[in-house]
Amino acid sequence: MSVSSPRLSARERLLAAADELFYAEGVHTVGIDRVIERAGVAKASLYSCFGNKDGLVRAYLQGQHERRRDRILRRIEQHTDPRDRLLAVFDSLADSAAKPGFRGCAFYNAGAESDPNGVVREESAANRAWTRTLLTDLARAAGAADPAALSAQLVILYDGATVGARQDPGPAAALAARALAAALLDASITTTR
Amino acid sequence: MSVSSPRLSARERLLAAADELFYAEGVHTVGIDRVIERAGVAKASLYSCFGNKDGLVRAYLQGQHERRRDRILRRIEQHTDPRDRLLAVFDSLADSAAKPGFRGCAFYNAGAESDPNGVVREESAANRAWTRTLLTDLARAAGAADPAALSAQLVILYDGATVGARQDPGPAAALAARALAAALLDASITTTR
DNA sequence: CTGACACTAGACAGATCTGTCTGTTAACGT
DNA sequence: ACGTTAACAGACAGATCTGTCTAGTGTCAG
Repeated sequence: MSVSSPRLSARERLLAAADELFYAEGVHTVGIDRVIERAGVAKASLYSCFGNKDGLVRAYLQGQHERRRDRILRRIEQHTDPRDRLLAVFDSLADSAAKPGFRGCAFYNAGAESDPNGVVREESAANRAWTRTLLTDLARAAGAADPAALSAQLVILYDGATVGARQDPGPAAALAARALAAALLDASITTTR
Repeated sequence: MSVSSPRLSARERLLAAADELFYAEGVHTVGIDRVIERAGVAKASLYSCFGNKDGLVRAYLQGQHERRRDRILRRIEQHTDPRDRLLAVFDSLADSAAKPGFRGCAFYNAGAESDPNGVVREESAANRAWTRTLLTDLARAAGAADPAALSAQLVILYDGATVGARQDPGPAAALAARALAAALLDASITTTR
């Protein structure tokens, strides 16, 4: 049963299928056979495109990172006020958490299975570093007294909200984290005056 | 190769082995054979004691909950001041995060693999509910204006610190969360005056 | 037309995992 | 002394998973 229009390449169909299955059920739980069946693709094509399962997992995580980045940046660009731009990161999380299929952070989830594996750790670190840098930049732009320190706090809130939304579905935790982030930012600005 | 003194029962040795292996490498990744080898126990004994692997996983999670509870309560009881007692929850997390084998929340990690499974979700929910209740009680005792609301915020900080310590090892995130928790508590108290 | 290329279908090998079953040994209570 | 109980060792069945391989199909450029 094909998951999408047959006009897409095998690689794209595989990636789409892997994305749904890996995120919903876990990289370790979902076998190659499930992926190729969902993609409507031959097994040889998978190994031709990605080498092995690790290659598919890496591509899946890279795709997750890319789409997450676009989602967040698009949300940020809806605002000009630096304070709103920072809080947009939490708005984006609230959006995601409100969707029915939300299952938390793809990178953390993938890392919780197996590993000392290299692939997951690498992609996960890249995604995490990007988030931290983004929040630091936004904090600086918003006039925070110590952008790095505020960013470290915001990461805690962001991670906590992600876990909260995973365990107790819905955007409540993300919105609470957003409110806390706003308070922290305001405190960080007024402190420096 | 036996993991512990041969004076322990097969059940205890199995539980000790499962605890180490499941927490370090994941419930799904670690097979029955690894557990019984580490425990120095026959396979039949495992199935006689726990029924199946799910039974062992459940017992592992119950043990994790029990020891986590004791650890936290012992840390709380070192203080009489209600504010210190609340913050002791974060101190306990910082202690755990500082230890080398720390791999985050056993329940979240177990839930990230596989599942729609019932066992993990049940134990995880129980552990989570206990934490939330504890924090609410401590918040009330510390004189918080809205203990439930403060507790919801503290849970976000606690979850965030747990994830942070998992991804970037060390007690830094837990200590930062502790400081934020202190600020939130103080604000919640002064607000009500 | 032809050859390169991307893809398909599916058998297969080899490993691994859960769970069962047989048969044996040792301790302990009655 | 004897039966129960807990534990052992390890073979085995059956499922599943990764990865390889063979062989065939369709498409498109030159």
